[in-house]
Amino acid sequence: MKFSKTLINWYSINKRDLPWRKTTNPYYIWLSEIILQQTQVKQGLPYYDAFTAKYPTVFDLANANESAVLKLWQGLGYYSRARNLHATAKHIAFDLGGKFPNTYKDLLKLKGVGDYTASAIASICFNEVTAVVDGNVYRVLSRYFGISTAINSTPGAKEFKQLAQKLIDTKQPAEFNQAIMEFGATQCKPKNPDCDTCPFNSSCIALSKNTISELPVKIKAAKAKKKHFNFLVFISEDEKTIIEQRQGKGIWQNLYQFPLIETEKATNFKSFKSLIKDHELLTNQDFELLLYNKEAVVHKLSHQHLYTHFWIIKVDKLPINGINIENVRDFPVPILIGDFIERFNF
DNA sequence: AATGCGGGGGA
DNA sequence: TCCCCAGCATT
Repeated sequence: MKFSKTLINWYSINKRDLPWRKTTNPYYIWLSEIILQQTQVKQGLPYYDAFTAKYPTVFDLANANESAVLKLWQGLGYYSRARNLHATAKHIAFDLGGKFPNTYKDLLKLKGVGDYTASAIASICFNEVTAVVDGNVYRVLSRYFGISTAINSTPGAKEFKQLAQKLIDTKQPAEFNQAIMEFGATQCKPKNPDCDTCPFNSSCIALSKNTISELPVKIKAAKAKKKHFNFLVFISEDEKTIIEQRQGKGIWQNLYQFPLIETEKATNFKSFKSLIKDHELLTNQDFELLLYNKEAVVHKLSHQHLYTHFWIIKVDKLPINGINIENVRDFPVPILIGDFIERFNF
């Protein structure tokens, strides 16, 4: 039987019941696709529910402040997705009159929408015959056809896109695209795929050659760098603290945090106390210093391992306008800070 | 072509 | 530990 027929038949029997499968409204499909970038369904699902509940239309999302959007996104990671989501909502609502682009080519112009997402929306919402290639598709095709081209290389991206485009069912592009991703997610899994019950187990090249565990081939990423973060948790007599919005390029852009001092190495109490003695936020006043966590809290990101200490600094008065400590939970913060706020319980 | 960007979960 | 996840933007 044809690859696409077998696949779509498998999908009709095995597909999960997911909320974004009950609609072809491009706003909801777009929202789900952005949330699901580099994110498992299980992790993204509650965020999809929260966003559709709070922002039922693209106009609701467009009219929100960026901080409110980031707050709802808090904990999901890759925060540029949230910033681009909000910017694109404004573009669609205010420049395009709320009308979603309806071709692969035009969708690709949107901020935060690349080849995968443009293909997903174009096929699911508008029946355009354009194949999606995500991590699932790479895995399924590399195994079934025994392809060892690195999936995270330029030749690999091109080869797999062409192959997927050749295989897609031109009469049912939406079904095909969702089927191949679902198949990769639940049957042809990264570890311990269920080959015994697989409808392709008589024709899968990797299974016949016993190379399932070697495919897909991926060029290894560089190891994460270690960094040492020291957060200054000010507490004044009138129960205020200081948080700042992160600026610039790096991690957690536009999220909030306690004032940060990054050091080359881990510091001890004594040397840190002398280090901050002349800090601008202390303005030469007396302060009481307490180290909240003796053991560093290690927060692991894809490319950085953060060794973190929270320093409690009690002062009479803040030199700038702080925020009342009971309001600290209102701001979007990285999960590292959010966990501290919960545990510390101001 | 290479790098940066989160956080959670599986083995 | 290491790998992966309905990838994208920047350099």
